[in-house]
Amino acid sequence: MFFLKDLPTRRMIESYSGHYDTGPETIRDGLTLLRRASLLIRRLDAYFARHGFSQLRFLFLIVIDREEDRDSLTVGEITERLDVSGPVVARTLRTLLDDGLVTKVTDKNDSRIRHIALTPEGRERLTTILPGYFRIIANEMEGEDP
Amino acid sequence: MFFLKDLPTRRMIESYSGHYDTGPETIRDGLTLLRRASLLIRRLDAYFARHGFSQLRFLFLIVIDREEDRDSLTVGEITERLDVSGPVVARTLRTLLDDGLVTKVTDKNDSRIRHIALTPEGRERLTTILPGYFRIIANEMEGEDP
DNA sequence: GCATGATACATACCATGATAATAAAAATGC
DNA sequence: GCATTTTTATTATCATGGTATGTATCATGC
Repeated sequence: MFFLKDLPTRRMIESYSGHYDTGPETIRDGLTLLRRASLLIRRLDAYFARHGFSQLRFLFLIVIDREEDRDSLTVGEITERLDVSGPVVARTLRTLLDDGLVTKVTDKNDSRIRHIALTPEGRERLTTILPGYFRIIANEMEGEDP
Repeated sequence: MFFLKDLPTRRMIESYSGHYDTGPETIRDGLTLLRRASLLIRRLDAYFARHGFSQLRFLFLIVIDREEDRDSLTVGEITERLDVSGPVVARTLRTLLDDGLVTKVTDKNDSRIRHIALTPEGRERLTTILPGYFRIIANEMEGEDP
């Protein structure tokens, strides 16, 4: 997250970066990107929270659901697709299991491996939440406040 | 933060959002924005961590430093300028005080109010860290990986 | 001029990101 | 074919975001 409510003015950036070779506009564009994305993430997080969910729980379900030809992923595969650490995946998995949104099955040949699949409830939850998720993103990209 | 390493394909987004009025390109642009900003934030956080700092500590110092005509801000004014909750500002203030980067002075007329100012060390720390900060942003905006 | 409410800041605790260390199973090598 | 290394997943602990609550001080109204 980027926490600055008011971005620095061009002049202010110049006074900071003046001695370096990077143009103030480039810096300002970067800060604008950070700020825009942070606000969007805030909105998305608030939306998920209203549904007793979180961005990570949502994406966890998505990566399983979007996999073609298969209806499950291993914990390691989920970790590969999500940009979070293994322990966070393990903990998120636990909460999703507790809520009955996914199932965990140990592999027959290699008992280190766990196959994670969506339950019908998990899939339903996903389809419930998706439209609002897309709407928030679309609103933001169209410059409107939802 | 946005955690998806590989953004969904256009087709995949369509399959999810097909029934709504938002175009898949708009959604994809939004996801791209989120992903780009998240990667940049990761780089910045790693940079700050290498300097025993954090994005928030840095911005905390910045908002004091950039204030014109004054060399201090109250805790409330800092909270207004940063998009974080009061308690987080209070805790960050404590760590900055412990590190000797800011001073805290109770107001003469209203003893609820604390005036926070940079110490010379705080200002020096800021000037040490700033160039690398701008460089990371500039690199990212120019599409280069640092 | 004292009770009541508002304001400024801090504390207590929860949620969720990280890294380091661990446990269990499989693969490897002599 | 057993010791060692690698792989998979988890547990333990820390850092830092949040909300709810608490404390001290100031402002207000009767």
